[in-house]
Amino acid sequence: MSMEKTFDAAEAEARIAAAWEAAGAFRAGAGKRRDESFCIMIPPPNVTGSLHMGHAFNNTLQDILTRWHRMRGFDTLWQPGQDHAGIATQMVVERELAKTNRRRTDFTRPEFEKLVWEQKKTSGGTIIGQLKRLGCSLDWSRNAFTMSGAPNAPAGEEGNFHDAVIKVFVELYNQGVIYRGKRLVNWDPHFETAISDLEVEQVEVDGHMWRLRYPLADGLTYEHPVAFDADGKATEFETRDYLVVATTRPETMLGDTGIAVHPDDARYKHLVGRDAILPLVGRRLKIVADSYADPAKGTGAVKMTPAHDFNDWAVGQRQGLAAVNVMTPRAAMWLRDNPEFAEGCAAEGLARVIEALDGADRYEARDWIVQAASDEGWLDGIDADRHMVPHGDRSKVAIEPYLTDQWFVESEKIVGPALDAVREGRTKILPEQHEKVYFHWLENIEPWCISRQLWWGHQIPVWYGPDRQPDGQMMIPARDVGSGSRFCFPDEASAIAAAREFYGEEVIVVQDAKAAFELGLDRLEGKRAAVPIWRDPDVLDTWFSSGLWPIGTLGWPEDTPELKRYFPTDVLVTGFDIIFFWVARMMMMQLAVVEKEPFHTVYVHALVRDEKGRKMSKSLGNVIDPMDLIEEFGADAVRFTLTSMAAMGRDLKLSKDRIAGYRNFTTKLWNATRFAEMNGVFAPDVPAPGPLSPPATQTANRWIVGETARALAEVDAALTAYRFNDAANALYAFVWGRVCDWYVEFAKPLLAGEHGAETRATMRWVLDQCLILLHPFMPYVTEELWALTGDRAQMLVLAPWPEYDADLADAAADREMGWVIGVIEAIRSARAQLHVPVGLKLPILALDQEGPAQDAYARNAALIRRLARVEKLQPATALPKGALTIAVEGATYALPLEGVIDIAAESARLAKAHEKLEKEIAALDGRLSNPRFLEKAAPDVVTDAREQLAEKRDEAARLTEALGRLAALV
RNA sequence: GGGCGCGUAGCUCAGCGGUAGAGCACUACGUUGACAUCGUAGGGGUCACAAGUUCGAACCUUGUCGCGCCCA
Repeated sequence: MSMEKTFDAAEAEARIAAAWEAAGAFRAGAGKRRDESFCIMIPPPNVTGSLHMGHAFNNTLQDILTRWHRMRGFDTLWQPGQDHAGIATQMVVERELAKTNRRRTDFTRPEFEKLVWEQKKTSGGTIIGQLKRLGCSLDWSRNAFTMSGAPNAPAGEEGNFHDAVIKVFVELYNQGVIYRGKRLVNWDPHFETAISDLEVEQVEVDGHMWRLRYPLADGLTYEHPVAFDADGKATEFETRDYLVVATTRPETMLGDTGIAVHPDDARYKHLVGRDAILPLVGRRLKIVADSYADPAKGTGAVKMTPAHDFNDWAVGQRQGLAAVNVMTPRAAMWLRDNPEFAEGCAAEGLARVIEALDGADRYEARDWIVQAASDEGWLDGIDADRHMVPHGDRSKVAIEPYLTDQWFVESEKIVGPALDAVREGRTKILPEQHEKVYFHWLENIEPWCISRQLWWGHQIPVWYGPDRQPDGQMMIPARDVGSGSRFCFPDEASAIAAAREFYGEEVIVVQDAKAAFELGLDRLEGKRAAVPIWRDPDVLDTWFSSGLWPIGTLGWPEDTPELKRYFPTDVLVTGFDIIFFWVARMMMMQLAVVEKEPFHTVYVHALVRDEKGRKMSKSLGNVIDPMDLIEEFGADAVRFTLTSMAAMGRDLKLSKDRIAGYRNFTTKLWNATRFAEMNGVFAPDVPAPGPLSPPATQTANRWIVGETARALAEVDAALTAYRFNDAANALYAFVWGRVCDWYVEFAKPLLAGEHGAETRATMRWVLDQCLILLHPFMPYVTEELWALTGDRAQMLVLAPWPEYDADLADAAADREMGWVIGVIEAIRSARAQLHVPVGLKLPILALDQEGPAQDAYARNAALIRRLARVEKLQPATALPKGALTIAVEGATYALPLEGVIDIAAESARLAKAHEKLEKEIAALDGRLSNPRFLEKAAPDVVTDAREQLAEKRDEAARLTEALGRLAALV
């Protein structure tokens, strides 16, 4: 065997990944040696998506947990899969179509669905391939999809996720948790669908507040204060025959149906119950008293547009105001053929606004109305106003509060167990501060709008039919699919059967309400007998299906062995941005459906930012593609970087320098192994490492074994607490700082000497442990080295994780090596400061050496000689002329350097060290001479302080002596 | 406006009661047979500010200032 100088990640990664796959190493239960299971569900990425930095981070952490448990022998499953991502995926396909000037509506719904499935086929594998490159050990044989088993799914998309989604909808419908209602929803005019409040982003925009004058009806007036005294009391009034109302959205005024004032507002008391007149169309607006109106804001009078504003809707409900919708689903004005709008309006005004505005875009309508107000004198003024405007998170257009029929989950009914689970600790959210966010949201939960006016998704399993009148006639609603009779069943056949029983007649499924209406006309003429029913065209919110991810991926509602084995799962690793969207809903839904918490721990990680701390975004152009980084530095370096920065609750600022640093770390590990190989450590005569460290007599060997045990304990403790950065940093410090910097150096003299065999065995064992402990973090380089350094029974991915006995740690060896390192560092430091040439080998004299120091030196003389570049130790009684003094615990050594060193410089060096020691001694002494410290501090703290003081005094004394000797020489 | 979090070495961050750490960057020296993707040595911090609790505070409490994020 002859190793290259560095690890070739680009060459090795694909080969190793293929070997893992061929070995079935990621399969559920691979290598299991105990009964406990460990299961993580991947947060399913969008099927058309590609891997971004957040995914890389998220999945690296999951892979570490997964590999760690697998090596520990757990029956491990990391479940992969993708989300069908309703709007996002439909958007991708529609954008594709737009390139050739086609629209979704140029196709039938089944045709369009087929296009989406094709899109899934072409882009669905992208992110899978990327996760594989990152080294993620997901059980790909179980890859799941949130639309698997849907009615029009092509071959190869079998599965039963669809069954799970539909079954849950039907059950919750039957329990009354899901209902249909006419309410204001957030309407996305671009996609022409309702979205949930979570899919709305508030964007601060510079806009205007337009003040409009609405005339009072029936000759009413009121006194408006215009001047005030020092106390703010009105002193002068003017008589007004109009109210001033303010709005940021003048285009909605045509839907105004009232004006609200505060019940205690003296200015307007006499107007409550009377009317104002809506300019342009002359509709009468009822003046109502409602505490929503804030007397201190503007004039205290607020116009009410219940069909186009959430607050106004609530006031309208309380005060009995009509809701008049004046917009189309594309947010254009809808005035013609709108009977609710026309009601109560003057014919002339009506004709004018219909002529000018019907079909106009909302912003054009705004301009026209403001212009009209200005021309006609009812524009009171315009103020600049910075305010929040809700935008669709996908479409980026301003959303409209819009009055439609939608399906809702009455979340309040199922939220209780999800709250209790976290309150009572059955599910833990880490870091803990996120529990507050979780509680706050769930305690104030709103109904969840789950219907979407899309074509891609799980179609709602509800069929509508005519109302049966008492006289036996059928009433078919012409427009509104919401009224009529409903049949909620998992499939069409059951719905037909139920409808047949309900109507007592044959039933036929038609396309939609319109087709049913036409069929109804036929029935009136006695042409056809069958009663028409038609399916709700809407699909379910994507999050409704991904809410069932934990059970759905394991085969529920089938009672599968995997469900029994792995559910409830263990940990969910996810970003904080989907605590509401996904985590809370999974909690609610799993508890509602199978009455178990889906996981015992939720680890919430932070955001990956660019090196300046900015969010990565396409518009800023600062997006780093993790694949580029893997290309440049290797997957191991990228993984280790992310892990070492994964401090809980803190964002990561990613820089390439840092990644390069960890790439160097893989090289370091590689070269330490290469050194070992060159020194016969992996030769056939060296015992293959087992779980126990080989017997060792040399302190250096015993010491590194203890250090290894310590590293294992640190890694285990850190991972148990989800402190990924602590685990990574402990390994970095151990492998580089202990093994490479010291142990390999110590081994150099040992390998050549009489303890060569013992040292080879120890080094072989230690390097093996390094590979094992690093494997969850850096799977590729460790797997490669594992193969290069021995004839292995199995791949590293399935190798057992060590469990050392506590007695591997050797306190005596620890202390001794600490002392040796101290001596070497003191000599090196003194030499460097006095500019002694590095290559010069110096004699070393023991001026004063206590027994333990003498023994320690003797046992490790070869090591010290080599690392400090000194010759054999000679006893001495006097300091020769011109020498360096090395004061350490229990000994004073000298390096004779007559004529080479500057005595003044050496004095200065020793004086500086002495001064520093004196400072520390003063601090320690101060504490120890305080009786209250002795009395109140913990005993071991006091003992520790005493020991430190003694050591420092000893060293200070040696320095004082040395300084005295130097002074005598001058 | 409400909530959460953060201000520690030039930079990025650990540490969260026992008297200050890492990586990177910086300076000097060095190709000694594992590694220059490296080694050795070194410089650098009144731990944002103020008051309090404590034998002892970067750490706990309160307030101030500055900066993020989430929700209105």
